[in-house]
Amino acid sequence: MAEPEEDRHLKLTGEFDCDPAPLSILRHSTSHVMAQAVKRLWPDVTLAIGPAIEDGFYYDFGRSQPFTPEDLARIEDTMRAIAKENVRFERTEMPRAEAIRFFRERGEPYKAEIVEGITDDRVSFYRQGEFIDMCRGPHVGATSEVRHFKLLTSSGAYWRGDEKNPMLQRIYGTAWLTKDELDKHLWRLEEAKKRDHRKLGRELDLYAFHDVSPGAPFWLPNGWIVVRELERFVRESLDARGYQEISTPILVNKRLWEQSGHWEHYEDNMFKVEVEDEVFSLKPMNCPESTLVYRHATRSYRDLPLRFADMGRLHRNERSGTLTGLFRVRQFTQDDAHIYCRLDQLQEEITQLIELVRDWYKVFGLEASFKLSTRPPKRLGTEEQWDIAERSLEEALKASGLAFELNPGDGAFYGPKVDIDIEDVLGRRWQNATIQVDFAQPDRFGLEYIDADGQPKRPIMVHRAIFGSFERFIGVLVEHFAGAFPTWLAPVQARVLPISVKHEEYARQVFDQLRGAKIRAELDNRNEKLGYRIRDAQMRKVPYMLVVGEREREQGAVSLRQRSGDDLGAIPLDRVLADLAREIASRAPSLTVGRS
RNA sequence: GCCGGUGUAGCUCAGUGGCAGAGCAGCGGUUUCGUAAACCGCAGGUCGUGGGUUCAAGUCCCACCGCCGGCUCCA
Repeated sequence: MAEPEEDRHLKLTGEFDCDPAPLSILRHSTSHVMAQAVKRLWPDVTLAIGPAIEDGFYYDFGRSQPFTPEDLARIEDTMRAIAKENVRFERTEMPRAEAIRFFRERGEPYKAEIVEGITDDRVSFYRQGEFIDMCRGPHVGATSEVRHFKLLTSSGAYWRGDEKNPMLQRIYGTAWLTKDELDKHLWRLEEAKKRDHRKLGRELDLYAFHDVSPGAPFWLPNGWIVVRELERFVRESLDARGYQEISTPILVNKRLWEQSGHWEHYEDNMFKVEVEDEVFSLKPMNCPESTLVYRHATRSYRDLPLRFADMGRLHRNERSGTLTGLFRVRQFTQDDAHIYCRLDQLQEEITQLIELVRDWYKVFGLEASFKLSTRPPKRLGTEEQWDIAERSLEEALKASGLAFELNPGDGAFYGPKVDIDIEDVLGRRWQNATIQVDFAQPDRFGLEYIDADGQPKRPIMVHRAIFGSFERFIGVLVEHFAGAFPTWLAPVQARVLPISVKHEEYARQVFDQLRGAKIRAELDNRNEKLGYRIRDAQMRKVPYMLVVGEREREQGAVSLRQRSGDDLGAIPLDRVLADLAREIASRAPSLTVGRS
């Protein structure tokens, strides 16, 4: 994986400032054209950096006023004018000292600071028309190649990403090689907006937020069904795989957090409660308490691996500005588990976990990709432990036949980890799952098992969460499915729609049979036209509408309509019931009733 | 937490210093209907909260809170 372009621009590492691929080059050049436009419109604005990023580019400017949407429109117009001028990108060089003087004289403190931070003798520049910027390229040939772009948003951003530094004004844009790709990307952004889980959560009555508890969802009946179904899925799956579920207290004395090291490393993120002159905290993680369960009995090497699942409700005091719907909350429930094993069992456990991750995500049509993060400079544990743990993770990944990225030095201080990204139907990536090897907690809590030789040994602890948190995962699912959950997850699985009051009795029979078959059904006998009730069920994303009138009553059938709009016609009720039960029990990803 | 924006009915939004509005949803009635919105009526508001300016504040000013877009951080 190439290093981030921010770093290339700031530290001048690597050969070029951007990945020398056509799209990155184009985006990088587009950011220069944008900077040129900004300089034309506001000559006093200073320049920071302008890298290409995933899907586009940005440029950071030193300016006290933020850019308004009207400013963005003006900048875009000026950029199109510059493209029309079709001036060439030309590379020049300057000795380092001269470059520093150059930027000082031009009143470009950020650029001067970057040059001061490097050791190279010479610095390269790119010029297009009247605009010149320190840059190692590469760039497109001329400004006319900058065509399919759009400026998106402006916002504040810290210089060098450090909150102690001054706030710059950043403008984000997107750029593509063809108009088609640009249009497709803009459509994706629109589509993402439509699928926003905060909007859909409100419209589908899944969950609500109130300012009395920022960052903590109120689960409404519909949303809580989704949570329950996911929990049921987790329990069924783990019960069959040798896990034991435990549940541990939420309010825990500070002593435990001092022992685990959280008080030292994580105190700012913990909610504290004073109880009779003692300090307690709402748990931000489950692991320390899990070790107490481990220590409840003397463990034998024969007991290992021990797998304790703990779907604990956690609280973390996240900074107010970071809260975002279900994606970033202060209270959440992890599908957490801790596995205690011997070193020689580690690889097999990791292999099983990777398989579990893939199995689970497959059910939702989510593609998982894996990243291995290895030992950081500051770390606990012996080199031998790290060697074995890293090798176990790597071997397990390889044995699973997976392509994975390497993040050298990005592991936790207590052990290496595998982070798992999932990609949704719009190609967006989310990080939910994590598998972490931990040497520290077993030490801190003095965990032991009695080995075959009768001697006490220290087990390894593996932390893992697959959905991550139910909150974030449901947020992802809502956007992934655009609110149209597979039937097994759908809050309402079927709605019975009598054509008029005359058919209400039969409709009620159908409804009762659905209920009897444990299908989440509703009877919509409201005094509204059929078309109205169809529309309503459709907007609520109810998978199946069972329309019943005279014809259906006579045949003991229902007319089946899917939320996609497909009308499957009259189908015997028995068959619908059987198909529905099968679809739900198998957690089928798509609608199958009446199609077999 | 920081920068900027924003907050009016359950939802979406109009209201630029002078009587708080619309559509949808809700409720009541009429209608009994064959696959994406029948019709009539009713009700619904501490205009985020607290202060200030003014004869008069949803509207102007200040503070706080929430939310939104980013930054930083993260499951």
